[in-house]
Amino acid sequence: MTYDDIARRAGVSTATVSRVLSGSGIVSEERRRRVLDAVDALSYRSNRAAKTLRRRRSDTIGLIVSDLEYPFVSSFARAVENEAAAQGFAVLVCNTDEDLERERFYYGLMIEEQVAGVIIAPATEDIRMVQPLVDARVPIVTFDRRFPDDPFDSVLLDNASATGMLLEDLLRHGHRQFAAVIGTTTATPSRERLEAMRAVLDGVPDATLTVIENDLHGTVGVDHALETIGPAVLDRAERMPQRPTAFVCANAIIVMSVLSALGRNGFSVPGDAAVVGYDDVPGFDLFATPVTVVNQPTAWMGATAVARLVERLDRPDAPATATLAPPFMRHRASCGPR
Amino acid sequence: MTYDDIARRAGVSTATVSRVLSGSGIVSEERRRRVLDAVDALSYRSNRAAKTLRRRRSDTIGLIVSDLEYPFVSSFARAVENEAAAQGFAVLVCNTDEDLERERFYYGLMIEEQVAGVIIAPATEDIRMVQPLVDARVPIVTFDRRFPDDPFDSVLLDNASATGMLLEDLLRHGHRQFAAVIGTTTATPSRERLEAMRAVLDGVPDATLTVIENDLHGTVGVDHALETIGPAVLDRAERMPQRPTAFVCANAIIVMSVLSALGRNGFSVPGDAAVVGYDDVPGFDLFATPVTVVNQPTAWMGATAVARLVERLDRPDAPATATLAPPFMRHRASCGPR
DNA sequence: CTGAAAGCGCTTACAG
DNA sequence: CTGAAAGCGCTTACAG
Repeated sequence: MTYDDIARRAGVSTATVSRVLSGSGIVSEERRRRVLDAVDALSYRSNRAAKTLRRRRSDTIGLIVSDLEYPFVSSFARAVENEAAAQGFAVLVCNTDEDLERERFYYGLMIEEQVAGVIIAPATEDIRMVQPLVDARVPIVTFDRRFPDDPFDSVLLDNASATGMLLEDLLRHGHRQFAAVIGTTTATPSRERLEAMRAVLDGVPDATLTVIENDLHGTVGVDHALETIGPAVLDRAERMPQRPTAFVCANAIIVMSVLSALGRNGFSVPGDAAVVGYDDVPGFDLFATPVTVVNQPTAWMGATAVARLVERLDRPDAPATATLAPPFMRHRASCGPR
Repeated sequence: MTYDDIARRAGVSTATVSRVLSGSGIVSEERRRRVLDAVDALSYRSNRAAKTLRRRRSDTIGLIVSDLEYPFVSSFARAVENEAAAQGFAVLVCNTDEDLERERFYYGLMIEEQVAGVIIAPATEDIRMVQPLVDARVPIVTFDRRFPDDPFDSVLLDNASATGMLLEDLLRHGHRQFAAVIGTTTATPSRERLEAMRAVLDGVPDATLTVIENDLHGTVGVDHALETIGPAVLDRAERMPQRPTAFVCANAIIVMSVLSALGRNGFSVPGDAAVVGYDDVPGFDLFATPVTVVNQPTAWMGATAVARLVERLDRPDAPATATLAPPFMRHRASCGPR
């Protein structure tokens, strides 16, 4: 079944078939009917590859994420897929595990697929990584991460507010020795949150802040992170002159890993130390110590990222937009009282 | 940059370029070199749409899931993407929310995309749903679900063993009144697990089993399920002649929803009732009552599904394989003692 | 408003 | 082992 078949049956040219089916160009009502009837009668299915080849652009968008297994990511991905489908796009998902080589590979793939655009959470803030996409004029929307000076549309958490909310809660409960437990330092959230923490704590005379990094580049999956981060964090904490009384964790997996290590070592939460984090997860309210977190509106962020991309298709040269998503607190028990 | 450019620069025909780059056909070592050099020099990128159009088959596979936000699903999806990439395929994800209309729509999309194959968890066991895919000769691998008589390659949990493990634990702890809390009844896991429960409990004289369904067709997301299932379950349980002492939940979200409702209504677990389920989730060991579950080897299942699909491409007419994944228990506190 | 025809970038018989 | 050429199924100037 091709346009030829439809054209023959409807007694029109393939150009007319194309005009009707693509909704472009003007066609007389009568011919339109005949075409549509033929399409039905033949139960025609379009050939997307042919369309893509001819239009030099597919109706697919690429979603390149660090790890689909992280709750924040899968929830975001779900929203992206949903909104993309509503807008007539299919979505290609790619998982990089924060591995720059894989990221580079996927950028190449996006070009070969001639995707309409990409939604990415780049593992580094070095913009040279995405130069191939820029050269190929592939529209880019970043989420969770951004590049210096916001050259592309971006959708990310208002990290400063989120951090402020967390620290306010912790400070109110009397905490002064903080440990920031983060993953990949080259990415935006770690940087912004650290900056925000420093800014807030600069105004608190007796406050201390220690940064505990966990380089997870190329690491495989949630389970590994769960097992290794907590022990590494405790190990670091032991060696510190002043033991931290509050662990601020960059994501839900880190929260769990730290809670678990603390528990195994006989520490109680929040008695011996508070543990709070970014990203809520189903079940945090059912923990032995329910976990206090700031959450991101992931579904809204996913839908917004697609919306920005679609707007971009219409107006390639409009100035880039930077959308900050509002965080919201989940006050639970893990932040104190001390 | 097209084959024409490469051919011109290398002083060969486009046919030769194709033979070199696709790895098919025999080409003299010298010409091969020249082609490869030209490819490098021009930093050529292939056009996948052109390949697809010509070969009538893309290097993409479709992954159609019920809800990417469910931990089992996102973990499976991650493994699929990973293995697919290793085998040279990109993956198109589609989220159906168990909505048959969306499922049908995506099947059509798969045909239009001329995907190399699909990995699906069909929402119903009615095989007529996938007839379009069959007619279009799109290879199918089902996961989590299957069709009667296993007409396609399938990868799913050994539901009978898994159920047996759960019941054995519960029976050992003295439970006799069981409630099975399930979602969509038309899908495989519910059916198989119920059958297995009945088979086991038939041999236990004083055992009773009540089935509590929660039709989530077309329901939006994890949050909604979390809020509504637990209360509905308690409501049902109240009206039963004999209150169940053990809730066997079909997935991790149902477990959480039931635990949460129980807690809000002043029931203790496992004191007043045991709550166990299928699928482990990071954090279940940190719950106020750590949750006993049978888990599925999701990463292995995802990789296996892709492997089956790739094998199928080579041998379209080989008999269908039915792969049962081995469940493994996570013995924790929520199953008893009573 | 409509159609004939070129062309998007590949692959693959076919002939040599 | 190699190349000329047809063709995959669409879209889009172009001419009318």
